[in-house]
Amino acid sequence: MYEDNRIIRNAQALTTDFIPSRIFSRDGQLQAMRDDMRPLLKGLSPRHSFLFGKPGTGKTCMARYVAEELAQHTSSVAPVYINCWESTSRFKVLYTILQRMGYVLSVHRKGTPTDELMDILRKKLEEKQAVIILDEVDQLEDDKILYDLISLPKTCLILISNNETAFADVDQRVRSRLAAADHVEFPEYKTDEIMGILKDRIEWGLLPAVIKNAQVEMIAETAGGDARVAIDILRIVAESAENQDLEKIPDKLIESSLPQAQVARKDENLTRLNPYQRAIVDILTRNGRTDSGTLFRELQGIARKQKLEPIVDRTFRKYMDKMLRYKMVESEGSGRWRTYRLI
DNA sequence: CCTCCACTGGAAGATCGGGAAG
DNA sequence: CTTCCCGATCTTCCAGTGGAGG
Repeated sequence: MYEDNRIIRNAQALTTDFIPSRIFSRDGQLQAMRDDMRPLLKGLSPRHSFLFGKPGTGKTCMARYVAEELAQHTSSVAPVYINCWESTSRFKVLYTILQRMGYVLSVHRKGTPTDELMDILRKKLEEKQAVIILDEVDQLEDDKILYDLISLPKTCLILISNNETAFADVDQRVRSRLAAADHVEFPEYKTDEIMGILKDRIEWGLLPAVIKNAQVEMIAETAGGDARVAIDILRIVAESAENQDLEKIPDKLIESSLPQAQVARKDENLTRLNPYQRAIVDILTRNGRTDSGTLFRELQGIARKQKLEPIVDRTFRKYMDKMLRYKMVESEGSGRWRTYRLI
């Protein structure tokens, strides 16, 4: 298929969505999660699990890996992956779950009440059990969905978050049930562990002998314990070497790809913003730390100049909330002395 | 001590776009 | 076609917060 490729064999293996054929340096976590899900094989209720740890520590990868593994053992279990970043509402989460379980919703896309989706899901689960992965679960805007899902029979939930205290302010009933879930911690990778992961990806994704061991080590060191960053750098390096028709990866390409990997991340974030939020980013770039009142007044000024409809102050605060959740902006202080600043 | 000020954020209502029902 | 209903988003309303300044 890629006869003329000199560097890349399988581009998919160089992405962070790729589910590898084996998991590195995570034996304890792997065993724990297999044990949690095992009851599903006998049609019993499994134990839910909660995975936490910094970005790029293998949480998502592990969850998808064990879910797929189980699905290969038995056809009665469906693996369902949901990113709560993309599906923040109760409706969207249910809609996406049903879609992933193969329920065709083309008949009524909209105008379907959420409770009805819940009923459909319950019926679906009578035929087939599910492992539902809720990634970035702290991004959910409506935690009622957690209550809905956690009380489903014969369903295994895998919840993923960057911080262990993601459920500090959810409903008491949900919290007590979550306390019983298996808390699985993912510590940061060490450089040699990152190297193990990279070498695996290289074996699948690249043609033989295009990258040197010392170069892999260089990438692993710059990644700072974040496997996601390491894989991003590897992909960008490989892609640009391929585009330049090189046969091997030169050292200087690795150095120059580092900032590129960071910019790619930032752009990804900007596309999620509306014109007002982009204007807010502009103001914060110009002003640095800014208090809420000033920020709002400047925003109204810019909106007028750009012929955008003026927005009401409450809407502005909602936008700021979102940007805080996206971790693009951080706030300091409280009440009327609160200030915002770009991260 | 009390009241004012500037901002916060929950709750309810209005509006929009789109599909379904009649 | 019109009417109705849905979720999503924005607006309106308003009680709450806590330092400033009398």
